[in-house]
Amino acid sequence: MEKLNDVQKEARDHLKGPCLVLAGAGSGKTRIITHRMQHLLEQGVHPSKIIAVTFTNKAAGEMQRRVESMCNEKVLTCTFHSLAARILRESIHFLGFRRDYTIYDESDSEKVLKGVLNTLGYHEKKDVKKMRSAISTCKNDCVEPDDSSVLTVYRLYNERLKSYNALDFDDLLFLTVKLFDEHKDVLAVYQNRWEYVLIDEYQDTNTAQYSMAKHLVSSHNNIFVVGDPDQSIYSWRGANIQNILHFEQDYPGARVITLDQNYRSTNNILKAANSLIANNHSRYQKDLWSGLGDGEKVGLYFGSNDREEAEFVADKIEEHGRDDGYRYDEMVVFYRTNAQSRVFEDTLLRWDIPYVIIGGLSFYQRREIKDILAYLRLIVAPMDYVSFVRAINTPKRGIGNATLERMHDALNGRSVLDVCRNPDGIKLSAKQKKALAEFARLIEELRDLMDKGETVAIIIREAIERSGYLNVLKTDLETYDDRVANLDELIAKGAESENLIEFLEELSLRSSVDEMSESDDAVRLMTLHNGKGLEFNVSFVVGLEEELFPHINSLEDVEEERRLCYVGMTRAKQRLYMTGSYYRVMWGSPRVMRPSRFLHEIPAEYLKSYSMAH
DNA sequence: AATTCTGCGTTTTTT
DNA sequence: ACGCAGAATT
Repeated sequence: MEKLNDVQKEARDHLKGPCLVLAGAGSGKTRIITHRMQHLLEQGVHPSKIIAVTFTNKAAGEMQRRVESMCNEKVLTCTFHSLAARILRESIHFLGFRRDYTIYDESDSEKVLKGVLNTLGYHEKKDVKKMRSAISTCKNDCVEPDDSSVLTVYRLYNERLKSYNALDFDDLLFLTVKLFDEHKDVLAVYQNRWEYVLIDEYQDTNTAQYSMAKHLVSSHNNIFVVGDPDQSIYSWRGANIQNILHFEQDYPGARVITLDQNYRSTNNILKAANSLIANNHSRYQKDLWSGLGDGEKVGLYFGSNDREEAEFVADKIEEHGRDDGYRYDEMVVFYRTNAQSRVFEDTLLRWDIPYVIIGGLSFYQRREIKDILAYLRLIVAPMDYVSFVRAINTPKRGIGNATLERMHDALNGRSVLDVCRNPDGIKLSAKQKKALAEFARLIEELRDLMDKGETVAIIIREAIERSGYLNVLKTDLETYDDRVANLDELIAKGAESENLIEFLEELSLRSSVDEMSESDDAVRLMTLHNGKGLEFNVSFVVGLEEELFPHINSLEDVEEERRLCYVGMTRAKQRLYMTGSYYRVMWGSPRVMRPSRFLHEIPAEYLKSYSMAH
């Protein structure tokens, strides 16, 4: 698809005022955004006056590169979270926070929360999960908790984050909205900075993101959003599908453009997907069509167990590779839960089919990476208590929980490193005093390296060396080589950064999907959530069983599960298979499964049943 | 008081 | 199979 069609051109040429583009799957959504940016630049808009917001860093990077190659101009393209981080770095002091805050990821903030619950006398493990999501929901919705016990936890949790000079992911959005709400003069700076705001995946914005956008454009109303309500799949993370459905009311006079020509899939696939999504009630009626012919019917297979299901998939992968010349990286397996990946890994391994798992445990979430990052963070963020706890105990330095608690009580607004150097009034053995002093010394030495202008790679290497971290890894010889290799990779990544602060900031906003290795010719395995925005010649949606997909924990919102299935199906260009199994081991015990209701919602005329040839 | 050992529950999706 | 919390051990 090289030339834009008439509807796409209308979207591209939109100049001022609000515009909503309802872009069905495969209708050229990304192209619309990049082409509109090009068009704005051609109209004489200065590149610094445009900002584009996407859902992942990867999408942002691709879009920025595309515009750069088309126009030779760099336009700021980022995620909501990195935009918020950028704004807060400049202006968070208006809210009484320090500008050199660190960003806590989910596991960091969970540790803070655990400490809070401990202090408040909660001991149930499920409380942590419930509280975390309650707090997260509040921040995403920009409201205070209405439940008084949640409110108590919420307040102490925020207090602690502040004393550690840290923000959690949700704070980035929440505090930006707060800043805009309370400081109109600051808001005006950003309204003037960006005169044209473009937002991708608008159907997945939460209330905080919605408000951020609303504030940013309220002086000029040049907001251009692209999205597809049928692909809204993040309500569990606070996304509010009403944001896109109510766009016309929110922005009176908005132009609405619907793109329903699909340039990706053949019609059997599209019609099957259309039939499925038609079962959702609250939606804009929209039927995708394409000029790519009927194509093959959607393959349907049920194995007697999950191993058989995986072997069917492996067999089809091999067949398409051999007979149709598809490369492995043009094929994908989508599952609902990460736990399902194992059977496919095992099977593909035995069949000698190269595969790569996208998402799952991120490189940056690996233990050895987080351990070393804790040391690095302390160099630039001496208040970072969570990193301190992590680093002080790897390797073991004889500082246990009881001592840590006493140190925490003695913080009183001091940095934790300050307490290490000056632990007066804390009950400590001579050995512990020495250990803490040496630890503080170590961090100072590393900071000296930074101040002397040593490269990030050297600082990382020295941190590993001087902390004696390799001894920690030597306790598990099975994994030693892998973990050292990961550390080497970290050093290599460090070599790409100018300075340590920048390096750490970039890492804290990076997710696992962002590290997708493009080059390998390998079958992709990923969750359906990770598939958004991608396309493949051959696509398998697996595990189509009641209580797995739709998932048993999501039965109160089956429509979102259906949208998720729709997303998976519409990734396929040429061939789509939907599979399941009558029997699988779930949560440790064997279970008999029934085919998913979603399969019954697709008319038989678009389907072709397979049985395993033995 | 710190470290090591043991047994249990676990798994929905993630910026 | 993995991480985590509580028990046992030093």
